[in-house]
Amino acid sequence: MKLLAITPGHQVTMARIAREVGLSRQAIYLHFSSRSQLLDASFEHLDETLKLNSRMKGFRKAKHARQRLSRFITFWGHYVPQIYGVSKALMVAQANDPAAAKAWAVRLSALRDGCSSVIDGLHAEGLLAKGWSKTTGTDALCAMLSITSWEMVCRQCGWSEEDYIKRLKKMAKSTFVRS
Amino acid sequence: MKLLAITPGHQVTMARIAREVGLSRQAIYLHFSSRSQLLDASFEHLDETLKLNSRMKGFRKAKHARQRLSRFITFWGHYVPQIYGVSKALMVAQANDPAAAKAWAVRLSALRDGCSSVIDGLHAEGLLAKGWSKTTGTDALCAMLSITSWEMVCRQCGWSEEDYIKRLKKMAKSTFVRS
DNA sequence: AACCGCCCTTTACACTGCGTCAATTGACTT
DNA sequence: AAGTCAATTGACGCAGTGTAAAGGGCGGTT
Repeated sequence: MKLLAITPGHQVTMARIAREVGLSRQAIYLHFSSRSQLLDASFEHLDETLKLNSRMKGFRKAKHARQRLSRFITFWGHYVPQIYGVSKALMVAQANDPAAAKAWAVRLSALRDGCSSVIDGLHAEGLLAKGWSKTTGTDALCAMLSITSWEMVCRQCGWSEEDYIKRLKKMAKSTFVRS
Repeated sequence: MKLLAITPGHQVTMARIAREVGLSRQAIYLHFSSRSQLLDASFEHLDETLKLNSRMKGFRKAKHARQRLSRFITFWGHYVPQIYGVSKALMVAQANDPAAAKAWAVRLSALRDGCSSVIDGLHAEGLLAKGWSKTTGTDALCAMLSITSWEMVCRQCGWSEEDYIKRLKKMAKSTFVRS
């Protein structure tokens, strides 16, 4: 994860990981059955050390849908930078490796759950903007919050964490909350 | 391109291309110096056969910024599905290969040009929504229209071409056009 | 003290994919 | 007849993943 934080993506090979950790390459395979599995396990471990579940509670407790939307994006904006390295590696690996694709799909569906909880809430309170259904709204919010989009604005365009949170809230509100 | 249309991404190897085209793998290297260069050339060729430039004219001629936004998204929504195969391959290759990364960056900056032309127009007419500058607005519109987002909603969520165009117009308008 | 299991090591190999090289063929041109 | 050009075959080097075999320390058990 240390390596992935510096150079996210494909450059982090099994050999480099082994060297970094002071073991032989083969020793890594005694602990992880494959590179994808290692990435997956790293992700899980990261979620644990970041106390993902307890951080999600604040968002789930929100009373109003608008508050839930806001809190979800705040959470997400702080979360993504921390998982970005591993996430990116998994995302790239996914193109070749079915196992990585599956692990990635699980992550995506977790994001989708968050999005649909927000959109469903808006819908229940009659606040979902015209033209969106629960499904299509969730689709669109997912796309808005995708890691790739985050990467583009934060890593390539130079938005700060706070910029991202502020602007994505604005985007999401103006798009999904009935005015 | 035929192969890439069916299975976008990394699965299209030089060997498969050669087999498909009825040549030896080595013959391909007599025409293209590397895989990235082949992908880049395919992209360029695709743009030519799709008459990219003439299709862009309609958008550039738009009189009002709102019309320009609308036409740009219409164009984009019809364009992406056609370039998706090659695009995806370039996107994936980009992670490993600096040459592919450069070709990809060129494509991205073309998208950015379109976006900034739209956002600058809105700004000039005083129609850019509060909270967005020319730069940050362009950043955000780029992210909204990114191929990855398109992939998510159209390939994974099942939006049709028309759905995409309609909904992205809605998103972009509500986000960037002052109400 | 001898033994066992555990973790790890070294070395080697198979496989895939990219890119390169050399020698050769076959057709068309001059 | 010579030359040129596209393409072929077959081999190689390289990086990266994953597998396999044989052996070395080391701590704990009997």
